Amino acid sequence: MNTNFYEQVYEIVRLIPKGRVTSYGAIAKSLGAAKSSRMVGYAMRFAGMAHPKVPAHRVVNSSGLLTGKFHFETPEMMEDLLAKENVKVKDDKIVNFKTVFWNPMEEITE
DNA sequence: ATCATGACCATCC
DNA sequence: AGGATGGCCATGA
Repeated sequence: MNTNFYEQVYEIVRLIPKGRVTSYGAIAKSLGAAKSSRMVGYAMRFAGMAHPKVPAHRVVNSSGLLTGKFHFETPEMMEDLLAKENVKVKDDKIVNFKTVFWNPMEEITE
């Protein structure tokens, strides 16, 4: 791959602390490409095959919905992983999303 | 350059 | 509430 764009995405996703989640849009924005939110999600398709594997389960859409759960090995894996991180998932969406939301901007701080 | 494909987002109905 | 539409943009053929 070597695509710089994906690397940036992975870099941020890997920085997500345990028990926290973020949104595709937020990541895109921190990359300076707010409109490229789709690309973030697109990049996540390679998350499972990326070399340090990225915690894609900590990335949800702007509503805290587990949109990409079906892209995991098993659809149940995502919420299961989140549950282990102390993140409650109800009806495919993050409970207390605003509370567990992690802002990438705070870690980028360029 | 053009077309098709999205793990998105906002808006409209 | 839930479906449809358009926009946006990187990637690969």
